[in-house]
Amino acid sequence: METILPKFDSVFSIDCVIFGFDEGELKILLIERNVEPFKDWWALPGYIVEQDESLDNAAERILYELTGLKGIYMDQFYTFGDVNRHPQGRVITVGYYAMIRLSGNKDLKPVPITNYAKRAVWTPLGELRKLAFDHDKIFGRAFDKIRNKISYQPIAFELLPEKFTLTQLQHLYEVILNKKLDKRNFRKKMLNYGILKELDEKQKGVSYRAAKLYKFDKRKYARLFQKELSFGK
Amino acid sequence: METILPKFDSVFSIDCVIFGFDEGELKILLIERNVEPFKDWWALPGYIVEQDESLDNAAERILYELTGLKGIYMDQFYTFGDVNRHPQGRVITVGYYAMIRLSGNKDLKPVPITNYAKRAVWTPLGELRKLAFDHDKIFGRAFDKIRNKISYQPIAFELLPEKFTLTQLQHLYEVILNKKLDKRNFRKKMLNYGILKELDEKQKGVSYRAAKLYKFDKRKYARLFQKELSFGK
DNA sequence: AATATAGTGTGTATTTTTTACACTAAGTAA
DNA sequence: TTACTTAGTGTAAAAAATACACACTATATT
Repeated sequence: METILPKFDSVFSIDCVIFGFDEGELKILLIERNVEPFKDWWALPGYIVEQDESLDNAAERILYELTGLKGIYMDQFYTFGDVNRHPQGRVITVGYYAMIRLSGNKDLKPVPITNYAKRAVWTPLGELRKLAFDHDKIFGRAFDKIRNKISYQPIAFELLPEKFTLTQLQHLYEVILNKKLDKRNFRKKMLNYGILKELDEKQKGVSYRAAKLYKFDKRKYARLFQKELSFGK
Repeated sequence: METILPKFDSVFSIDCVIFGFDEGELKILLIERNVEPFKDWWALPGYIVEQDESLDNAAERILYELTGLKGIYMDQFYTFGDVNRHPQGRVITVGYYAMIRLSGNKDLKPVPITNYAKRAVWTPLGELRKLAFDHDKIFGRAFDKIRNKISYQPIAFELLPEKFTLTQLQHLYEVILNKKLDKRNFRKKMLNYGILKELDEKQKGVSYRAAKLYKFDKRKYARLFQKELSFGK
C-alpha cells in the first residue's frame, strides 16, 4: 500500500484488563514483563498492533500471546494517548476489557506463549502493586467502566461459574460496587429481571444448608436489553 | 527521544463529531475536503495527531484548524482501527464528540483555518450524504452515544441557548431520542431533577403566548451526579 | 440423639418513580 | 371579539425501590 501519509515514529498498542472472580475475590490478569522498559515489573497484558490487523483482532492475539488465553471476547473502553506515557516513543494504547469465568475452568491457568512475559498471574485487586507505564490509570478506568456498567446492566454473570448461587452473585456485586446489599431486595431484583434459570440442583460440598443453583439465560437477557433505553412515553 | 520501537507506517488521527441544535434541528459540523483522498467529499473534521501532543490537545487543535471553533470541550467515545479504513495506509482514529450551543452564537459560523478543508458547514442530520472514509460509521456511533447518554443524564442543555423554554428542551429530547414525549411527564421529570432555574423572563417575538424561560444550573447538576450510580441498599 | 453453627430463603408495608391521559389559560393576530 | 396557537397544569394507577427480621435446613460436633 503506497502512502503519502507522514511517517512518525509512532505506534499503537493494545492493553487488556481481564477481570476474573474466584474464591470470592475479584482478580485481574497481569504479566511479569521480561523486556525493557519496565523489565520485571507487573503490567497489563499489552503489545503493539501489527500493520495488517484490526484492533479487535490484535486484542485477541495479544492476549493470547501474553497469557495463553484464547477466544476471549473483549470490548474497547478508552484510548490513552498522553505524550510521555511510553518512555521509548510515542505510543497510544487502546484499552480493552473482558470479564471471564474463572472458577472451575482449569484451562485458565495463564501461560505466556512469547517470552515477552515471564509469567502471567491472576492477581487479586487487593494485592495490586504499582504497575508499569500508566497501567494503573488504565486499570482504574476499566474498573470504573465495569462498576458503572453493572449498575444498569446485569453483566456480572460472565464472571461466575456456569452454575451459581444467588449468594455468590450477590457477593460479586458487593465486591464490584464496594458496598453491602440487602439479600431480599437483591434476590427480588435479580429474579425479576427474568434472566436466571433456576436449576433442579443444589450446591455440593458445603458444611451447611446447600443453596439452589441458577444459570444465566442468555436468550432472555438479549431480549431484555433490546427494549432498553427507555424514557417512557 | 530515542526509540527502539518498531517503525510502522502508521499514524493516528482524531475525528470530531460536533453536535449543534438550531431552529429545531439537530446538526453536525462537516467539512468539505480539499485534499486527496476523498477530495471534495464531505467528512467529519479530522486530522493527524502530532508526535508531541496528547489526544485531547490534538482534538482541540484539529477542530480549530478545520472549523475555526476554539476551546470546545470534547469527549472521546470510540477508537476505529479497521485495517483498510484509510486508503493510504494504516490509520487508526480516535473519535471525539461534543455538544455545543449554536443558537444566538454568531461566533459559531465555522471557517477553516487551514486549506485542508474548503469550508465547514453545520449540516442537519436529515441532509447527511455519504461521508468520506468510514465517517458514517463514526458518526453513527457518536449519535448512539449521545442518545444513550441523554437517557440517563440530562446533558442536552449544552445544545440549547443559555435561556430556553421547556418546550424547546422537550423538542431536543424528541429529536435525539426520535420519539414523542408526554409534555406533562417531561416537565415533571425535568423540574424534579432540580437543575433548572426558572427565570423572571419570558420568550419574546413569538406570535402566541410566550413561555417562561429557564436556565441550566450547573452547580446543582454537579451535585446531583455525584450521588449517582445507585443500586440502593 | 441432641445441639451448635452457618448460611438459605422468604413477606410486607412504605416510598418513590413512572406512566397514562385532556383540558383551561394566556397571549397574539385578524 | 373572536379565532388561533402554544403554555401550563393534576391525578390516579402501576411499577419499582427501599427498609427491615426471623424461621428453616443441612451439616458437623459432642
